[in-house]
Amino acid sequence: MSSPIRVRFAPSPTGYLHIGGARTALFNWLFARHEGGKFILRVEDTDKSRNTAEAAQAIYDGLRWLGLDWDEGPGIGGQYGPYFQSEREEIYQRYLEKLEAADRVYREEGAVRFRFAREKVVVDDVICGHIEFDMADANTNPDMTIRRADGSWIFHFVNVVDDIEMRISHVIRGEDHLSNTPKHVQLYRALGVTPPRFAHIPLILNKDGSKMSKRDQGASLNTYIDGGYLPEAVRNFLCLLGWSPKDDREKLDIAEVIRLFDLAKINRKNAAFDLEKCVWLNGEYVRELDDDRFRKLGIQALRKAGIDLSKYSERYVNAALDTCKGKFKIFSELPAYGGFYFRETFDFNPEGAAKHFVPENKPRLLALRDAFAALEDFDAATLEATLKATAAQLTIKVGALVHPTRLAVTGSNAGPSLYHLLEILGKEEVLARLDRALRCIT
RNA sequence: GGCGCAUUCGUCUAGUGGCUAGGACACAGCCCUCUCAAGGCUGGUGCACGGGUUCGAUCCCCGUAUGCGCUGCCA
Repeated sequence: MSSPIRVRFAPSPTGYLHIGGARTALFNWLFARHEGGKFILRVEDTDKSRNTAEAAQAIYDGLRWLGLDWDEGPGIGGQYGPYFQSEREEIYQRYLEKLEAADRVYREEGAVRFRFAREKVVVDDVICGHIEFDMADANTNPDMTIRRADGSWIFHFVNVVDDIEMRISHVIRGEDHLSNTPKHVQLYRALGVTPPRFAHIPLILNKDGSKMSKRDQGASLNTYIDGGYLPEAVRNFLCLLGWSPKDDREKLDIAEVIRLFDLAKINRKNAAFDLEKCVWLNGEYVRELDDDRFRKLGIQALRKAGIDLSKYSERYVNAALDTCKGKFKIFSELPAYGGFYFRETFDFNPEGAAKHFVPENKPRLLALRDAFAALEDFDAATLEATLKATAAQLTIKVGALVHPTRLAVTGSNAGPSLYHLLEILGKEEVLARLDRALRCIT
């Protein structure tokens, strides 16, 4: 016995998948999964001049990346297809005839217009509650065009027709459509169909409260896909924009979100997208990644940054990556953090060099270099003991030796555990790097 | 302009007709420590404003302001 709950995500393929669209899809998906209903993907490609196949592909890729699988739609099929509006011409034609038969349309300059009933329309929104729209005045609510003079269809009409044909039970969409809803309700009525339930979710804004549009930082899901974010982290973050489990939990397993999800409990307030918090959450997930996946994503990020890993053994790469785990939040930070493992030469951090590559440190580093050179075993424990012993001999603090050494072998003031990184680099390479640094100190 | 929706720390949020209004991110300080990160501790900032209703309002009602949306032969 399957649930009669059917929801859909109906994007127009005009670009990439917008973060707001992704969240709309997510909420639809969560509702369907919570209710045991169906989640349908429908492509609203009525505007031929603006729609592209690449854009449609970007939508599929984005949804799949987020783990939002659809039960009916492109690539899947289903008994209510086709799932592209461009292929549903006859259906729209048929519905237009129904409106004509009911004497609810007329032509004007070649376009087809739908005549509104001049009355009050009530929308009982699952999220926004009871709202009344007075459509009595034709001046403020002029009749709406449903088909252009060139024969192409307007969104309002095909959207409603498809929702009817596809047996959509709940229309969950962005709040920007709230004001369009009474128009849609009028279409349902004119077609003799009971409207579905509506649920308008708040919009996503920029951090400063302005509307997030195409150009804004973080507006495209690609920012996260390409930027080294984990899909489960981004998805988790999106869940928390307008919805919450009502306790203090933030890092939530998707199964738990599905279990708790309740449409009626979605906030009515627009939410600003806080990229920093998204990064933080991502870091929480990265820290808990299993080694295999961490290494795989790490290698991917390094390659993407143009680092050639082919000359390093798998063992070396894995060991190097393992010292970076838990140290960064998004994978795009990795090349800067651990790239030194895979570069023979690099610049020294200027502030660090000014501070640590001073004349008095030259003999100290030299002493350490010689101590290292004399070592048989080049493991972290021995290196630590050796460095500490050297510091004691020189009657300086351990830090006074650690910092210049780190700078010398990594070029940076911050990085993985020094002793472990030295072990992985190996004696020969460490000595070479120390020598190179020593030459830079006058 | 008209219509609609909204308003709890900078941001995401919890919350109730009577609480020191809670948590998280970010920020600051301290601890830990080979750096960074993590972790621990501490700190500051919030119920938009004005009227009501009420013994008492952040919470209920009405205004105002502000923000957002719709007002297309865009979606």
